[in-house]
Amino acid sequence: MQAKDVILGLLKKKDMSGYDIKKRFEEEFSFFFDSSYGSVYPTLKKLESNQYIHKKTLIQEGKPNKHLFSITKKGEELFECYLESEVKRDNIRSDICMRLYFGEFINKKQMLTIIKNTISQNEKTVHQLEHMYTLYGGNMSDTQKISLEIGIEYHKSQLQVLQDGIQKL
Amino acid sequence: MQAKDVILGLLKKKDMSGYDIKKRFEEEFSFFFDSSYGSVYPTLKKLESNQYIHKKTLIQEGKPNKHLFSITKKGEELFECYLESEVKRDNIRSDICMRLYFGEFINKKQMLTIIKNTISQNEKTVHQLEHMYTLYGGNMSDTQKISLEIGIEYHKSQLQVLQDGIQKL
DNA sequence: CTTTACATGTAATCGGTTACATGATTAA
DNA sequence: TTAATCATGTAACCGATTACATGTAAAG
Repeated sequence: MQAKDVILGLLKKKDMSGYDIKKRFEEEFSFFFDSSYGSVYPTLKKLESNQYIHKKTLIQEGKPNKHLFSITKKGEELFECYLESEVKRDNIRSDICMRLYFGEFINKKQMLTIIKNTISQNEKTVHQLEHMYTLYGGNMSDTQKISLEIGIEYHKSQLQVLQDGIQKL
Repeated sequence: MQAKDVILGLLKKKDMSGYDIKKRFEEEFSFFFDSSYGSVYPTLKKLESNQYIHKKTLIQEGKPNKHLFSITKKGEELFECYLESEVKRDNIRSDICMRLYFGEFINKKQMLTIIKNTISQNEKTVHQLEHMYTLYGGNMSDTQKISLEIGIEYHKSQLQVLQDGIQKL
């Protein structure tokens, strides 16, 4: 799964601009995917130059023109290839787990600070994701809800482990 | 958090070879970090050429010589820099969540197969991690245990959501 | 008056993957 | 006899990040 696959999938649902796409990454996708503008725009450019997507320009005043991209038949075929590929296992890089693993090299006070910060960040994320669930849940498909639930439960479980763990230190 | 940080941390605990390090990534680190040989060996080479680590060669018969690396003072300072850097939030790329999100483009039967496969993979991983916990738990620090618990609970929670979810489809 | 949102993009760099190349030993 | 374990490494490529560059409009 890489940026082009996600972008193609989004465009299959609806025409979007690079800016729109990046916003989606920060919202619905925040749990399982992210990518910067420096990845989104070049990816769109490459997809367009290979006719996987097509660009329409909306002239705007006071703002840069908006480039709306739509998926082509060729693009849908490429997305189909992704869907038929084998499902890769989750790829996780957890800096907090790394700090915990090398905890012996950090003094206890600092460790507690790190854990507490992570806890409050996790709390924020859980609230955000739950908010999304109540807001958009009605318009989401069953499987979309499952993906969101995975995100919520991930952060909740991490929160729980950290809260329990901090007691024992 | 990148390969060089993890490697430095491991070498701070104990002298190791590239092969040993990669094995660690597949065991204790499997939940929160992974990296291929094509990353480990070049990273070691770069660290050595900058005097962050030092190489000793163990002559072996019937096998390639083993290169044991140890961390230098300069290397410990570099690792210290990492430990003082701000903790980054977890970086996750979840292909299964992506499939769920774009579930409307997959037929139901295939979707069920995907979910069931993920469930059984998760079960395997939970068993493995729990096995590690019983085996090495005694020799692990409190914070190391927490990091392992985060991994276990992550996979358990995903498992749970998928099992519940599959009922509703 | 400052920040956030809107909106696009490039250049330099980097970190990492994949595939390749080699080969003995041991366990199933 | 086949697969797994031990053990090292390189070359080509790629996907992505960071920092840069620009600018208006609306909201607080």
